[in-house]
Amino acid sequence: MPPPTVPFFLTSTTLAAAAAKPQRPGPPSPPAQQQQPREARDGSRDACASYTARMRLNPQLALRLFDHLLRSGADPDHVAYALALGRCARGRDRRAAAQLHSHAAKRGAASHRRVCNGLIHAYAVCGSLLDARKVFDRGHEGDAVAWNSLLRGYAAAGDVNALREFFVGMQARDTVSWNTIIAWCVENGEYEEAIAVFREMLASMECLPDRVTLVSVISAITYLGALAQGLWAHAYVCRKGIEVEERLSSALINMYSKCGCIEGAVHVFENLGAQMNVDTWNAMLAGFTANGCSEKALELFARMEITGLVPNKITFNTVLNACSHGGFVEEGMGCFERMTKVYGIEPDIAHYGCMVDLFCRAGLFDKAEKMIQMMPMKPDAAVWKALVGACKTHRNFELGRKAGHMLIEAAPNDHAGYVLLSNIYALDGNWTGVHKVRKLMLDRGVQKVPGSSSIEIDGVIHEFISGDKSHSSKEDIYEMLSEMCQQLKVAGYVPDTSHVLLDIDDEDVKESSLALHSEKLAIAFGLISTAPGTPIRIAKNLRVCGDCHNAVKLLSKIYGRCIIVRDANRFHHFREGSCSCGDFWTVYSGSRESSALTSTRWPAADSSYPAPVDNKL
DNA sequence: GGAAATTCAA
Repeated sequence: MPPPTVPFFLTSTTLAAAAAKPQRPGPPSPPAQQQQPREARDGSRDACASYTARMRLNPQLALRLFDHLLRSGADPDHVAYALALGRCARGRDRRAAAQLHSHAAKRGAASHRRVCNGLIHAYAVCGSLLDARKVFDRGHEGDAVAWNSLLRGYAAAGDVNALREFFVGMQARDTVSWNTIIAWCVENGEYEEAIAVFREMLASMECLPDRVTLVSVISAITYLGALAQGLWAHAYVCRKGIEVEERLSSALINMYSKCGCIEGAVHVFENLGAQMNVDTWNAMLAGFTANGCSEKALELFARMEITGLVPNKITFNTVLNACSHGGFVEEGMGCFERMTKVYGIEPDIAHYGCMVDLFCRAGLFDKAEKMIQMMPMKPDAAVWKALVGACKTHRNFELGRKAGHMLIEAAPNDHAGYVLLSNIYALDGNWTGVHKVRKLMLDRGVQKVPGSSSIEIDGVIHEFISGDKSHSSKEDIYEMLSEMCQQLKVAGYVPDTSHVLLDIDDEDVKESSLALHSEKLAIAFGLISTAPGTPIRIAKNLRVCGDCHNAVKLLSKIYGRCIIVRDANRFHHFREGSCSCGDFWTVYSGSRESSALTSTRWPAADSSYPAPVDNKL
């Protein structure tokens, strides 16, 4: 292909001057280097080597160093081009890549294998798939890097069919090729597909998975909440001796945390040794927070500070979140201050959001409003959502209405705002308000996401929506469900129909719609499909409603099961009639002691931690 | 021999 005609690179003078060097006549004369005296050639090579060494050490400065290299009068070699192109790829700088292409072509370097690979990669990640393809087509067939770089381009372009076709037609697929596909699946929410591709990878025997493969696969498993598969993946890592460096350990900690198995996360974390960085600590902090172990999170944060590790924005985001979920108002305020004063971290909108949430949950609406006023930026939907949610809990209808309207203005396409606002009106008995909000939602074409819950049985994910009758075992499930309802009534459970915020008077209809919530169906299926005493793990796409929360607490006691529900925000560990969240999200009790979480709730690091088992994926 | 692929947050 003809190289792009951009005449200069970075500073316009350097490339133009370099290209116009008198000792560089056009083809068919031999390359200029061969005409230089030997000493000059050696000097240029040394200078170039010194620059490429610096480019390797400071990849961020690669383009600038390349520029300096040209200014010094030395000739860039293929390594210098490749390193500069690598920087273009990372910075998604297509223009600079095209300039380098043009420059290399003039110097006769554009056909070098490494330069070609650099060009393909840079063009591919910058979205110039056609340019990447052109370089590829006239380049080195069979070079794995070239194939993988182009594959990456197809993945970035998002055309699944083209991606699949290219992948299938690849001459030699290696670990990177498979990793690219698996990562693409995860990025695009195709988690089951990611695991299926991983299985194919193993079956193909073409190459071995590495730690990058496992990070992606474990991430897919995390999204699915599939603990059994997570245990398998962890066992695979151990068995194959795959190095558990910072990223893989974060992924594992995250997997165990998000599968509701905090003991597993702690086990991984405590056995890491030197392979730890801020991200690992953040993952563990987030794990404690999501599982309702706020005190543990704060203890860990204190430990982190003692070890001398410097916390970052994410650390504080997580810690503030822990404070807010645990009702630690004082501690949260202290952390917020330390973040700015000790660590010099400028709070971003997320941190302000956490603080508003912290005050709101504690019912300190004055402080929350003050925080909103002092924010240097415009409050976003999350801030309003925290305020509206708390107003609903604390039945502060006036403020709730105002904040609710702000929320639907800040996020007009999110159904959550409309639902929350209509809930506020409904709790206030203002049905006119409810209808107005519903009409607004309808007029704007905003759809409510249907609630769904899933449960993994023997490695298979079963998903239920409210009132679902599509499952093959539906008779057994509904029989179990009616038994559950009877047992609940015996235990003194009264359906809390205030959670059915429909303008209907018939309590029976309200009751039956509650009884068919997706999590109850999933629990019914879990009870008939697992051995007595086995924990039941449910993943739900929305938040658990207050009625289900009450019902599941009782069910955990009636059936002697630990029921772990992952909802859109956090985990609920139901055990013997109570929940690890301490009902905090529904009714804030105000005092730390009354939180259902005690430090003895979780077993020590490895006492009840299930050792990785080599079951089939 | 290098490059390519990756986690944590309301």
